[in-house]
Amino acid sequence: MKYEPLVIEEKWQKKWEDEKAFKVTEDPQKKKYYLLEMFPYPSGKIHIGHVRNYTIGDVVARYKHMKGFNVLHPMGWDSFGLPAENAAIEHKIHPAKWTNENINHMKKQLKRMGFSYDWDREISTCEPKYYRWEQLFFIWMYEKGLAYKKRSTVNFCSKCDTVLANEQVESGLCWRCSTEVQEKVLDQWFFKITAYIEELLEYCDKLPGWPERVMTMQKNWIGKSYGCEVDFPMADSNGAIKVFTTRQDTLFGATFMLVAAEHPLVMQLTKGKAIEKDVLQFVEKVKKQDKLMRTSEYYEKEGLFLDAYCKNPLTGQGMPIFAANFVLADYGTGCVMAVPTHDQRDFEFAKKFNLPLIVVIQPKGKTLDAEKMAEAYVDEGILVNSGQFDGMENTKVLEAIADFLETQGKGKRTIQYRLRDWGISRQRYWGAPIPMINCDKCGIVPVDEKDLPVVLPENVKLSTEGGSPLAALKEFVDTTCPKCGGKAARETDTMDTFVESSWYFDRYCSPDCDTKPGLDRKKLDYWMPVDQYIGGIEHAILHLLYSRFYTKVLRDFGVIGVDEPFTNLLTQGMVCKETMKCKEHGYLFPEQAADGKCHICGKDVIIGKTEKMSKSLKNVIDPDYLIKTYGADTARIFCLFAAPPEKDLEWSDQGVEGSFRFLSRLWRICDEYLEDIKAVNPLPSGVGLEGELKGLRRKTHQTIRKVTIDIEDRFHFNTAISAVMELVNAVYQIKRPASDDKIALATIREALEAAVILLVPIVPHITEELWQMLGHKTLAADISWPQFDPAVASEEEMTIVVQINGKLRSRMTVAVDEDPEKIKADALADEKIISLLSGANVLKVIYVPKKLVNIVAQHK
RNA sequence: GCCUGGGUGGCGGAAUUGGUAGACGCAAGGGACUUAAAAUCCCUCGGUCCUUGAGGCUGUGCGGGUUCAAUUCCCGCCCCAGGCACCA
Repeated sequence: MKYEPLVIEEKWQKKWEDEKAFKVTEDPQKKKYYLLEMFPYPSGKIHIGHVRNYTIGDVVARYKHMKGFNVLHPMGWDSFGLPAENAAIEHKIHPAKWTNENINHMKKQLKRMGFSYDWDREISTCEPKYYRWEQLFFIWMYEKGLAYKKRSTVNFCSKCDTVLANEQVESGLCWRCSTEVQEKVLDQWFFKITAYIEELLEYCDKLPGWPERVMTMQKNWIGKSYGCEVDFPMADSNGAIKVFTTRQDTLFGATFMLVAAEHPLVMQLTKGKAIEKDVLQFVEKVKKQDKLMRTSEYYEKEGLFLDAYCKNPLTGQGMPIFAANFVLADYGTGCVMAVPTHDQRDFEFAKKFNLPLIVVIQPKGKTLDAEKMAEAYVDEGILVNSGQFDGMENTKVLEAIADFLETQGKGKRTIQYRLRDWGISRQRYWGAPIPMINCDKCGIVPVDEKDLPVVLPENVKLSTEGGSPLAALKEFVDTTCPKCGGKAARETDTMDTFVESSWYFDRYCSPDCDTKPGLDRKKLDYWMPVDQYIGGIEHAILHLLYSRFYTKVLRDFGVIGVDEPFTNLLTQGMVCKETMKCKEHGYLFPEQAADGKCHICGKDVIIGKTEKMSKSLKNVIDPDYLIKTYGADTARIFCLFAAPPEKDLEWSDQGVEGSFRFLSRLWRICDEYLEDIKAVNPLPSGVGLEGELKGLRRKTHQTIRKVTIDIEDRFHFNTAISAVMELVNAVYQIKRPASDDKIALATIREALEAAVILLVPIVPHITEELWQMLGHKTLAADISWPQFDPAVASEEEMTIVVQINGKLRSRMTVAVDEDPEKIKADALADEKIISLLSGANVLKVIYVPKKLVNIVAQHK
């Protein structure tokens, strides 16, 4: 019988589905394990990145299931978002219809991969029964001051006609459509993530199951810094300019003041002055400059003198005030004291405008001359020109100067964060409506809880014109005020889709709960937190930080009992493939470049760089094609075998072929032995084996040990698969025993069954079929993970390497329990060693147990 | 520029705590089977040198260091990838 994946795979998928093999409910008797993969946006088709992500998760879920855990492994859809709206505009299809058709198709594809989801828990975030609770949480957040509205400068994409969060701008362009981002002032809803900033930071050190790298990124994103707020009094009026600095040690060297061009102070200072017009022009110009460009290293540093002075609070020296393009208005106070001698930007600026330089930090053993400096001195040193602080080390004087400023009333210690509140307003249609009402009389009023959900209306006009489609819909906007009963208007902004993905993992625990607050505390207490979360590294900051914040908010509402949502996090690498290009026809899909020729013109195809698979580069592999040609099991095992999960995976067609070959090889050896081993009994426990059979049995138990460790401790599926490959190779090496040699056949059966069981989480279909062929009646998916016998797995002999001065010179085989002194003596008595040591003094003999003997010798 | 990863054969990767570098797979070469091909099974496979051996030398981005012993630890440098915020 041949291995025909297409026949067996769908058969078993149906069986799992009919038997609801992966349905779970709370069971206090069993230990729970919540395994979650990041849910997909229903874009239309699954891609290889999904296949990889979900295969990794499925292996862990199935493994834990076999280990006896009560495994929650859900799947759903992050189904609000801009692409649906764009599709609606382009193809005149309603976002809901487009989304649901995509969901149906992708669900079929996921089922065809054989993933062990409990589909009864499927959720789709665009359904009112999901987002109604999000609206309820919004109202609660509003009542607690955690959701608030503020007028703010925002990034605006004219194409999407929508606001982008600062972090959603990629190199000055809209992260979705790459249109250049403009600035615009709007009233926006914000979540006060900064209210939890200290806790979010503190827990960065309390999540040992997260990759160090991700925690570092989040810490940097939060960006806590300690410094001082210093008052620089105006030279010829009352008042002062407040500045935040972490470098108060350089305060005596501050010779001029920089203010962000868009800072209100700029126009205040120049009001009525001759230069007012020029300044206004400069400010307008800077506003148009791209934010990212403006602050980049190489961008021209521009500034304009504002015809105003302040005073250095410590020296009393006058400091000219400039508006500058490279100072950010929304970090710190928007004003920066410039120390040209010890900050490169300030140095360049000072040179350009011929401003004074005062050295205040001297490197040890050297004297800096301000006149001759070619660049700022930014390293550590000793203070000079700094009054009573002269002679102190700059790193140690920070506290002293802070104290001095505080006692003098010239400044105070402050902590500054980089993280800003989360802007969640979107002027889009396909999102969860914000449940607020604007009343002329009462102002902003939340919708009554009993009136939730505020359902997204279906009859909207979507066009390229943009604007908020909801705002144009009179029957949606017109409402009555819940407070006074008068005429009022609904909020027409919808929520950022990151809000839905900030609590979907909670909803999976009670997906059908329809009583307030939509989350069943008892069920949540059983399942939460997520034991293992798996997804792409691209979500290292935003999604993960927002989810952490939202969890803490829900905790404080008493909805949930955990501080953090995800105990362990695995960030997988990207899937990459070489790009192919035709000189004339640009990027080509793999099937358009078969045989290395362009399918249109027949010219030679140019093989380009290997890059992340993407539609625009056309270097994509269609999972459907893979499944049709090789089956889901091959697709799964290849994704796992090609690289460890956290690394990028480079696609290789030949590698896929090799994975298929291995599965066929496993199938064939089982098939060949089937008749002979079908009826043999398992090996009796005390039976003594000799020779190659003994070796095979040892290999079997060693393989169980290795695969268990590789999956459990490291998620290194590639080495686990290698180990099973070795076991299968070992069975091929065994001389075929006679049909009545029950002991030999039982040994072979044990080896083959071990190979099959160990592969169940990885390639569930073929193993299910083989398991049945071997005469078992229960589902392979439900059997217990095998145990290994340490006595059987242990080696009797070991190879000891003999080195002279660290160089490999000989090997010897000794019993594992051999006396160390005897091993050393044997090494020195080795024929080769004797000849190599002739005429040398042996200084030392080092024995590393079970590994090697190193003889340290010196020639006379 | 800063932060975070990384650099091992023709290729993907392995070596878990400083102890035999290159497991496993791909590609390549050879053999068996076959009328032939495919498939399958078996063998070889870092480089180099010679005296062809159970051989010598060399080899984990480069240069140093620590150590009996370094892919692994330390210092300096080069290159690649991802992230970013000139953060005062």
